[in-house]
Amino acid sequence: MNAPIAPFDPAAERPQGETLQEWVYQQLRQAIMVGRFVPGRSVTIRGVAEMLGVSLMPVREALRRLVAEHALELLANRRVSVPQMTPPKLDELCAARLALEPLAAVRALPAIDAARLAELKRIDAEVDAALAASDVETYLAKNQEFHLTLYRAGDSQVIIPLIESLWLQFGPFMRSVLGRIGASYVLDRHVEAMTAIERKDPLALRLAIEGDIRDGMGSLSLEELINAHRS
Amino acid sequence: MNAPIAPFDPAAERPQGETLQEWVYQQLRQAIMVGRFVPGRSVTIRGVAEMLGVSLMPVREALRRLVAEHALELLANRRVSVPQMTPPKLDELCAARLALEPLAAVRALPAIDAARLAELKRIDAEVDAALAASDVETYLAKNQEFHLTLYRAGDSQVIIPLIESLWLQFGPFMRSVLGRIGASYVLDRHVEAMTAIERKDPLALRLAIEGDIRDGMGSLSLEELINAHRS
DNA sequence: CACGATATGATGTGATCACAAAAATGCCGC
DNA sequence: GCGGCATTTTTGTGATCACATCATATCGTG
Repeated sequence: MNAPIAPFDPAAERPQGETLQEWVYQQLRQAIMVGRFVPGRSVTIRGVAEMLGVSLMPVREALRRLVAEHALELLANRRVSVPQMTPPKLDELCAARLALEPLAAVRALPAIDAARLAELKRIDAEVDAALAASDVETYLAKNQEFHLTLYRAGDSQVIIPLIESLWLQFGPFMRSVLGRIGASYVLDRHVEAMTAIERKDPLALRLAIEGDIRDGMGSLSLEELINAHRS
Repeated sequence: MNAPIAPFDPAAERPQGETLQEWVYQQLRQAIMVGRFVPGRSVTIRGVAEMLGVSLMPVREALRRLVAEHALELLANRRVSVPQMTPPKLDELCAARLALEPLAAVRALPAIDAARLAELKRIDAEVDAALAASDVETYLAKNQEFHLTLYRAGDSQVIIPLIESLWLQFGPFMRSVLGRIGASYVLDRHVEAMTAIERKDPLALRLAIEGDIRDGMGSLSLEELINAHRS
């Protein structure tokens, strides 16, 4: 009756030295980020444990961690499920991203040397390639990698985790929307950001990141509205 | 050799219907917030379980949740310990608070009616009373209650948890500093915030909250500098 | 006396089990 | 045929145990 799709990579090898729980956490996290869990459906400990071939213990802790990071939600029934996106929540996520990500970018700016800039350019090329190939999944992965590589340059111990929590929340929604409308209309402001970095211009970098977020989230909000009208 | 102090309330009753793990979480959270764990010392599962009179299971999950919320940190040894405050971390916490809390306040502003304003005034009076009595612990609790009551008015599902994570990180440090220098020099801008609320003036509210954060964190940074010079 | 190897204890991780509550299922009466 | 109730199954929570690993203490040797 259950199991409409297999949410996990079948060829997922576990690096040794890593705890089993950490591996389960990473598997679940990735599955959530690419939207392999349908919102509203409850995720059971035993179900995940069986699918991954592990015991209940690591799954329990991984699920609880994801709940603490707001990637999953804990219902009053004590069941965990994939949270559904709502317009006010999307609005909040947008506002929070606009508050934190430009801040992280500007704080990281002084720490970006030539090597890091080259890495950013390499990742951005992969983003463009994924867009050209209409490969939604790698586009999302590489886009996230671009942002987080930029922010991580200034080694923030506080702000980065907050941003990661935000991406974990809106990631699956973005994935599902892009999966429907395609990645054709997606434009980013990564080159704008990189020229700002080259000029060491904090304000321009801030504006580029703000624009990038606004563009992306704006199209999502639009899609959300369209979807609301259809139903 | 261990157990210099008892970190928990001896008279802590557990409300029924609540899971044991949730109770342990609350106990640990409160103990951390009032600085009853010394930073750098490792918190062991069995130790906490013994002190609270529960088995290992609920403690494991509570600790893991607190680690996910960055109230505790997970060392490479797989031991959890109370993180120590560092100047760059404090700087980041200040920046993140300045980015998120005024945003939350302004977003909550339209939802603050007369009843909520009265509640804020009541809490602020308790803050002042605690300050007058030099009662650091209740001052911190009531100050936090004031801020969170304000922010929670607009029912943010996203931003509030981020702010709570921040308070959980700098709370114990603030506690330890105020415990040393006393609460005599503490001034807040709560009345400024409340007049801004009465006037429905978003900009004034933003400035009041920013000022409140800056004043508080500024004195902490100063103390941090003094402390660094001493050692 | 200092340094290092070994042994002992402590600790985290993972597995299995027992139990209570909730959900799903089936059944009977209307 | 359908709704309400009892039974069965599923599920989360908590407890206990086994094992590998790490820290500490102890002891031997240079």
